[in-house]
Amino acid sequence: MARPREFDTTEALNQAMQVFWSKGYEATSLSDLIGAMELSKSSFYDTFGSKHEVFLAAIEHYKKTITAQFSAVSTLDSPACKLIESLFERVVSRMTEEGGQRGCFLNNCAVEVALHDPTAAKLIGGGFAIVEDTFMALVERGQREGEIELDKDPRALARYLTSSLNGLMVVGKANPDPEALSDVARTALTVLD
Amino acid sequence: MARPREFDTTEALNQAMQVFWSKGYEATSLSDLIGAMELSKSSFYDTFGSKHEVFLAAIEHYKKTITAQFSAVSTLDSPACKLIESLFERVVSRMTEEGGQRGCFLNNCAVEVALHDPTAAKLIGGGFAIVEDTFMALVERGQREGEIELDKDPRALARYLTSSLNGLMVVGKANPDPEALSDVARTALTVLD
DNA sequence: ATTATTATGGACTAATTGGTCCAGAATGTG
DNA sequence: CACATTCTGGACCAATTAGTCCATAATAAT
Repeated sequence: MARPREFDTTEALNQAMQVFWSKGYEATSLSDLIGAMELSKSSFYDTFGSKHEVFLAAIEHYKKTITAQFSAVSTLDSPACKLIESLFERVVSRMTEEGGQRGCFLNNCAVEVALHDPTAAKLIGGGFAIVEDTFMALVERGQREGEIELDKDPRALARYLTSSLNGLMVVGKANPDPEALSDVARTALTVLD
Repeated sequence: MARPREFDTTEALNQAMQVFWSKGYEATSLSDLIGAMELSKSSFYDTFGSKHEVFLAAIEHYKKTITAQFSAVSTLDSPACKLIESLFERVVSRMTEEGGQRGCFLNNCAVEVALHDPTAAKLIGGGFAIVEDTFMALVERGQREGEIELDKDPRALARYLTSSLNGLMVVGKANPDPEALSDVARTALTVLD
């Protein structure tokens, strides 16, 4: 019965991440996982150890994907401010489109498990740091480009932008209204002027 | 055996809310609930129907408590801007103090269940609306008091403030650092100037 | 004191949870 | 072909899940 398998660990991890992302940690069952990862229960435990370990690995995996995405965005040669704006616009449109309400995996994890899972909390904190660092680099670039005043603290701005993006996703979950979210994004970005 | 009980439904609901708030919906078991509510399994199902119904009732209960809190704040005769500031400060200090990382119940619910529980999502949306309306009233008052420019849209500002507060709580969960959160709050409030 | 109401503990489901284990089947290598 | 390795299905586990049911016990009303 067992058909030959060329097994791709990171792809399996990616699938696991998708499930955790959509359903949350607690609501994800083992059957959900092995179904999505397309492996047997035995292989699951052999290669990954436990549900919790896969969860942690999924967070790490997510961090890799956003790192890649962000570095792709950062290398574009549009003005930094435009890039920041487009990041916010992207979140607004994703949150309002059909089936886009999953939000951000890190955000979901922070809210659901950070309080009771210190190990996960650390990974999540590291993820937010990636976002923050990306924003900070963009802010500093914006300052060099003369679009952001030099007396503003890049670190504080980066922290603020990270937080704003997360707020956007939380309220978007309860009420994915384009107008409301645009109001938020537009207002949030006025601090850059 | 059955000792006399003068049963307080809203107090039981309050206890249920506390558990859901701390543990989340999925991670809360029936034993958790009947333990906190101090009633028997039979009475639980007799009076409340199901875990899910109690959950919805707990959200409603939470909405009542924040309504009360907000109306208390709003009636203070400090300048509106100061009141908004103090709301943010309160969140920052609560998120950074020992055991204060539960965040906001609505926020937690929005992230954990809104996507898969439309009924809850509606209640949560209503909760955010309460917050938003409070902020809008404060903004308009700030405009009458001359502290907020009249050309600013109170609705947009209110939406923005609601979202900001939620963002603050999400990043605070992963990294409850007073400095970082103060940076966020301070920066967020500059839009009022 | 008798009745009606209310609440209770605990027995009982049926399903599902995360997790272990192993005999056997498929595979790659000699 | 034979061997070692890898993977798998499925049996099995103990614990827990949400939820039902009922005989009994405590109370309140008459």
